[in-house]
Amino acid sequence: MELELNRSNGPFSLEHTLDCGQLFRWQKLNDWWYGVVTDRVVKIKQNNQTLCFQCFPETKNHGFIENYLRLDDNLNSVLSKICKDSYMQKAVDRFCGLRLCRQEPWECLISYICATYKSIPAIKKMIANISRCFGKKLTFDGTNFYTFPKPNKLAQISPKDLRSCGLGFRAERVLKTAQLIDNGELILEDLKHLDYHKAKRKLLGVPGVGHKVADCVLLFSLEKLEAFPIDVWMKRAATKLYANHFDSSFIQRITGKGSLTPKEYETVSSFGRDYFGEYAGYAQEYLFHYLRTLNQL
DNA sequence: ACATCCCCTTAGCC
DNA sequence: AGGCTAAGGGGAT
Repeated sequence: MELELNRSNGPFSLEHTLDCGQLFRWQKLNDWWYGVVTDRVVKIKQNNQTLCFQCFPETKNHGFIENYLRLDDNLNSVLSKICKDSYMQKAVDRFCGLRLCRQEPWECLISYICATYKSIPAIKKMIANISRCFGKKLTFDGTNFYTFPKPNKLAQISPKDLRSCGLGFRAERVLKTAQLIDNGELILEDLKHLDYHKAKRKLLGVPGVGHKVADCVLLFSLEKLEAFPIDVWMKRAATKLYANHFDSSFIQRITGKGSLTPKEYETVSSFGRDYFGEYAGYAQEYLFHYLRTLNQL
């Protein structure tokens, strides 16, 4: 299937979008990107303004790809709002066309609980292990792919079996969260209809979810584009690039030490929201990817 | 080879 | 309340 990109919605780069660290399920084989999105394998390639893709099993939902890749966002408008300084400008120039994706909330939540204190390659491995062990196999183009298991499936697994996927102490948190979602105690879709702060408050009650994980889930799967997740890279951005936006005593206090207290986290994160505006989450992702691949700072 | 540090942090204890 | 620390293990240097 072919899809012509709508130029008036601004640039799009499949490579930067799939490889910027927001997603853990994509791999490049030969010339194509393969990923599992909810219940299907997606094979996709970009030729300038054309996206060639195939889904397995096929879907009748013609908007599936546009929706997942947020092709409906007017990226020119987003970029014009977040380009506040030369750092952002560099990041945007370097990774022009990077877009956020609309992830499936359940998989997104579990993925970022697993992401706690882990590197991206390790996170990918954990998610792949969970899917291979407990998901549904889909064979496509001679390769085996696995869907991410549903809450009712994950909720029944023993902590020991989850740990064997390389989750370590995250296993119990994932398990409790799966049970809570399976019970219907929390309905992730409902959070889309709450404002950012109320939705975040609810997520903070979920095992394994602190401020950082909550902001990632809100940004990547619950339509809260003002969410501004603060990880080690964004902390570095705050202390090295944006120090003049904070008290020097604050910068001194958070420089060098490991994790931020909830209050410190909120100080840095709300700076991002205020400074970059309603699309702060886009700014975060550009900066994050830029700094992470810069290999310095 | 080998050590050391880092990793898209959270929870529990004081 | 806020500061300290433990918690898998792999990947990078």
